[in-house]
Amino acid sequence: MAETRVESVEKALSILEAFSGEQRSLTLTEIAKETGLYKSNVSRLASSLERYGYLKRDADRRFRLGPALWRLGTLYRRNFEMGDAIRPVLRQLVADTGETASFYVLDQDERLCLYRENSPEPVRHHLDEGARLTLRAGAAGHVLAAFSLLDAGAKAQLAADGSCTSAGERNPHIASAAAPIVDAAGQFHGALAVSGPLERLSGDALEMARLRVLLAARELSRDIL
Amino acid sequence: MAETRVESVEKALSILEAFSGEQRSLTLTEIAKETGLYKSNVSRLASSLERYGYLKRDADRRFRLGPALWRLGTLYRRNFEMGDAIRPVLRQLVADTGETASFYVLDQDERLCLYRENSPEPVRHHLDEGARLTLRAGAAGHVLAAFSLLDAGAKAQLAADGSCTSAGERNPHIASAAAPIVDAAGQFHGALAVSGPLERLSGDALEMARLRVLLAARELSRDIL
DNA sequence: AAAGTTGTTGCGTAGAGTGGAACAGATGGC
DNA sequence: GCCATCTGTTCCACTCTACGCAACAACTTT
Repeated sequence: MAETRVESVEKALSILEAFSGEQRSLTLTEIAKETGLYKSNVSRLASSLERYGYLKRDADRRFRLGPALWRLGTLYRRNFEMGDAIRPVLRQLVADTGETASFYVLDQDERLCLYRENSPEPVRHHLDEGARLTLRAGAAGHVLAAFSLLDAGAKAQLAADGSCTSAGERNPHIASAAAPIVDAAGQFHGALAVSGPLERLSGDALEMARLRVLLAARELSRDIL
Repeated sequence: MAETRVESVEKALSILEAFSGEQRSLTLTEIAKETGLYKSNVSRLASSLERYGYLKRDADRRFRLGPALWRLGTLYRRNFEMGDAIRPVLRQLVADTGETASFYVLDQDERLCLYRENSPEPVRHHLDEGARLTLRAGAAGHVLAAFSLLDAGAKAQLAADGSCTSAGERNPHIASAAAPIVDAAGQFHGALAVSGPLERLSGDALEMARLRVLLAARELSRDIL
């Protein structure tokens, strides 16, 4: 594995990461505090980021994320071209289970919700596309962990069932079932998941959801070559 | 204006820009050729980008854009929080005019389609959210140009009409009308536009579209404080 | 095998990037 | 009004990083 790193680049990227928090706009000093860099340094790095549209500066001189990120973000998603294949599957899962269905990919050491179709139920598990969650809890987390880290436990469960379930792990009121998408070439793409309130999704209901997710994932895995 | 730049950062960002072209996956040498950097340099910069999830590497060692871009891209869009305000307006414009309505923002020296609602007509102007177009043509292009560059012509037209129209400029079969969104503080946010096939959108129809866009933009401008 | 690819690594040096302080605008309190 | 305290930018000297290049390694093609 490459151990090479370019420090100034990584510092610049860590500036962008500073916007992952609650704050959607930051002053220069706030960024400096957040990243541990010197103000002067942040100022220089940020102006390079700004030049390329990765940051933009408000009228009140506060920094915000820039439009280039969204432009490249849509390019990233288009790369997959899987949206067209995945959306219908998610919708079908919602129709079959009555719960929310989503598709997660690995992003660093966390998981990123790429696509999501919400349950029609008034009480449902709600989450936005683009949200980032831990790999350490939740069915989809376990599936992704099995492929990213050397998580022996998750691997074992996947080998046995081909899928994972969780109940009240990440959030005490939510249960979920998830299965991996692996193409014919053996390349891992992400995890399909169904999630909903624990009260509806437990016992047989959860097991049924697991089977439905597993089935959908298998079919999807075959379709995408 | 800040003239400071951090070269290695800008080189790294130019690597990401290399994916703006047709290719959605590039080899290291292709990136090197595209950016004019040395292979060894690209290798080091790219591994830093990869470490942060801005690039990812396929099984066949080709580079692709990474999920971090999409994650931050959605954050960027959420920053606006304008989606909630803009989408209904776009839908209303589609209902009123029967044509496609969209919202553009500035991205460097081009315009970026942030939101779009498509016309229900079978023949319509189609374009994806995230697409990037020139500022040099099209009604929305003129509006944005008036605010970004010192485009005297566009500024004059905006001052006179408060809006712009175009017919067959960027694409010979498309006409459009656009107006700026400027908040109470005088901050410019982007351009609202309606566009459709020239055959439907000309003469009185285009003028009516212009008025509708202008009205919608004024209301929206007021709403967003 | 040889002659191309490809991407990675080692190395010495030029010079870019950095820390720190000093400066310059804003803002605000009294 | 004035001083105190924020903000962000600029300057400068030094250090150490990032870079160009070459050599290398791992695969394909001929």
